Amino acid sequence: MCIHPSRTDAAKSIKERPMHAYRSHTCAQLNASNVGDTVRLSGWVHRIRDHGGVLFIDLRDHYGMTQVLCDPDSPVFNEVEKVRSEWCIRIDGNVKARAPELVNPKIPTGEIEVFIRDIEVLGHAKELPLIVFGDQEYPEETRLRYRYLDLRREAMQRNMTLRSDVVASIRKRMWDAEFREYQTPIITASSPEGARDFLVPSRLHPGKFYALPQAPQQFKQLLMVSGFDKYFQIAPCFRDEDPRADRSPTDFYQLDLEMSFVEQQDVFDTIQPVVQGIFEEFGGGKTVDTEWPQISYAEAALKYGTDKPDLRNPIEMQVVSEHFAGSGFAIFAKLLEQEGTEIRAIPAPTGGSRKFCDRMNAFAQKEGLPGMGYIFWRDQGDGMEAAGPLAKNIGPERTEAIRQQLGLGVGDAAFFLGGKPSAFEGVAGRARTVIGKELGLTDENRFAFAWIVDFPMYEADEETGKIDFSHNPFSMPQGGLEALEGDPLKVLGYQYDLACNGYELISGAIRNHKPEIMFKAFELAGYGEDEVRKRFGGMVNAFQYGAPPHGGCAAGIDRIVMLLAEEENIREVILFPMNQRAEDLMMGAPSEPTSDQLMELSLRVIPQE
RNA sequence: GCGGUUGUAGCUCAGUUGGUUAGAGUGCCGGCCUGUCACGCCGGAGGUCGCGGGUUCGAGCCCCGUCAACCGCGCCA
Repeated sequence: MCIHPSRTDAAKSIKERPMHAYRSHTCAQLNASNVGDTVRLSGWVHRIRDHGGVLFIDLRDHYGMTQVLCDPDSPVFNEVEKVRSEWCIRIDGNVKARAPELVNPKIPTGEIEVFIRDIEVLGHAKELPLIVFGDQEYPEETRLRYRYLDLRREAMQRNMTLRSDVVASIRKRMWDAEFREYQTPIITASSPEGARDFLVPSRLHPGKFYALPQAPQQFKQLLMVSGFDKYFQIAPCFRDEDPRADRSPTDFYQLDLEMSFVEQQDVFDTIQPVVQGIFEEFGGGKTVDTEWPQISYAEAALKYGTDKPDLRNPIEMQVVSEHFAGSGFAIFAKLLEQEGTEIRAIPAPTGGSRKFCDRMNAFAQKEGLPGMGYIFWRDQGDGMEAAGPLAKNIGPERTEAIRQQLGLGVGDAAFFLGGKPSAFEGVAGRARTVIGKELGLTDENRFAFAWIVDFPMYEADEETGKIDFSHNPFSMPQGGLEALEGDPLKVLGYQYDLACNGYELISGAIRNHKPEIMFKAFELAGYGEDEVRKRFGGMVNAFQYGAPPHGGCAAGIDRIVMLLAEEENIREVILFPMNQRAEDLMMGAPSEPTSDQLMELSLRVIPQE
C-alpha cells in the first residue's frame, strides 16, 4: 500500500532532535540509502511469517509497508513472537540491505528490511471480525459495524484518499474560477419543496422545529441578492428519503454553486471545465468526453427512457407506432386506438438470437410489464429472414419498413414496447441499459456527459390530476410571466441536469428572481401568496430589494467519487455510511432519547402498533 | 408500503433424487520450521444449516409463515 509517498517527508525535520516517541520514518520511507541507520517505526501488524528461527512482520501504516524481522539474536525475540495481526506496535531496529535475490519489487521499501532491536505494543487487538489483509469479501453489515477495521483495508484507504484529493482539486478549480467558499447554516427552516425534511425540535420554542437543509438552496440565492456574485461550498445536504445503491440515506455532499448575472449557457461554461478537469485528473486514463451534448428532457425520455441517459450506450429508441397501427398484431393495433399511446422500438444490433430475445423478454416481465415483443433478422440461405412472433403477425412489408427505419440487418434484433409512455418508459430505459451491456455495445472505458435541458416546470398527479412542481419551484420558467398564462404542463423551466454514464451528477437552474413571476408560478401549483410568504418569506422578501438574475447548480460529490473509484455502491466512498435501513449499527443511531431529553423538548413519543 | 435475490463454521462457498456422524478453502489456537513476502508442514477448536411451524419413517434440501441483508419500484426539485 503506497498512497501518498510524496506527503511522507514530515519526519525529515526530526533528524536533529532526540528520537521521536513513535517514529523516525513512516512505513513507506526507507530505502537503500538508509542502510545502516537506526530507525523507529510504528504501525499495524499486517502479516506475520514465522519460520521458527526467523520471523517476518509486514508493518503497515497509512503510507505503506516495511518488512521488519527478528531472530533469536534480537533481545526482544520472545516478545515479537507474541504479536498478532492488527496489533499496533512500535519497533526500533537497524536498516539492513536485502540480498539481490531477496528484494521485493512490489513495495517501495522492498530493497531493505529492519532488524528489530526493541518493541513496544501500543495497542493489542482481539480476534478480528474481518481481516484487513487481502481482499476477502465480507457482509456489508459486518463491514459497517466494524467500519474502523474495514477502513484500514487497502481499497477503502484508496477510495477515501481519492475522495479527499477530489475535494481538494474541486476547491482549487473553483477558486481558480474566481468563486469563493462560504458556509451556510445547518440548523435552519423547513422548506416545502423536494424531499422529506429531517426535523430538529426546538427546546426554547416548545412545539416548534428546525429543519436540516436539503441543500443550501435558499441561502445561496440570498447570497446572490447580497452581491457576492460567485459562491460555492462543499455542502452537506440532508434528506429523509429511502436509499438506493447510488443514493445515501440521511446525508450526502454536494459541490453547491451559484452565480449572478448569468444565463443557462454561462453556468454550463463555468462548471464543465471543473467537472471535466476532475474526471481527466482522477479518471485513471479513461476517455473523458469533451463534447457535452444538450438534450431536451422530452428527447431524452423518448430516445433513452430516462432523464439520466448513459451515452456510452449507442442505442437510441424510436417511435414505430405507424407500422403497428391497423396491423395484424392485435395487441398493439388495439392499444394504438387509445389516446396517448404509442409503440417504441429498442434496436439491438448483434442481438439477433432467440436466446437473447427471450432473455430480454423475461427481463421486461420481471420489471412488471406483460412482456416485450421482438423481431430478429437472420441469414436464411437465399436471403434475410425476419424471425419472432411479431414478424409473422404484421407481415413482411411492415417488418421490412421497421428494419429500414431502425437501420438493422442480419444478426440484429429489435424490441417493442407499447402503451402510454409513462407506463413503459422506465422499463424501456432499463432494458436499453441491459441490452447495451450484454451485447458489449457500451464502452466501459469512457465518461460520457450530457446536459439534459428544458425540464417541464409542472406535472400532473396521475390519479388526482393535481398540478405540482416537477422539479425545483425556484426555477425561472422559460417565457417568464407570459408562459404561465397558458397550459402549465407545457411550461418549460431553465432547469438542467448533467448525466454521466447513467447517473445524475448535477442538477441546477436559472432562478426565478422576480417575485411576481414566483407568486404566479406557485399559484399554478396551488400555493397562494400568503402561503408562499409564510413558508419562505425570507427569500421572497429579499427579492423585493433589487435581486439580480442568477443561477447555479449542485454536483453530487459522492457520485463523482463513486464513478472515479469504479464503485457501484455509494457507501464504498463514504467513511461512515448508514445501512439500507438508515441505521448506523456502529454508533447506534437512531436511538431512543431519554425521558429527560424528551421532556426538555416538550415531546412525547407515540408508540407504534 | 411493494417486488426480487440471498441466508450452511468468524469469512468465502460446496452439499447429488429427501437417506448413516453436514464438508472444503481461509481465518483462529497449538506444534515444527533461519529467508519468507498469499511462506510451508502437522494437529486442534469452531455448526440452533436465519427463525417458527408443517409434510415425511427420515428435511440443510419439499411446503407455509416470519426475520434479516442487499438490489429495485414507490419516493428522491
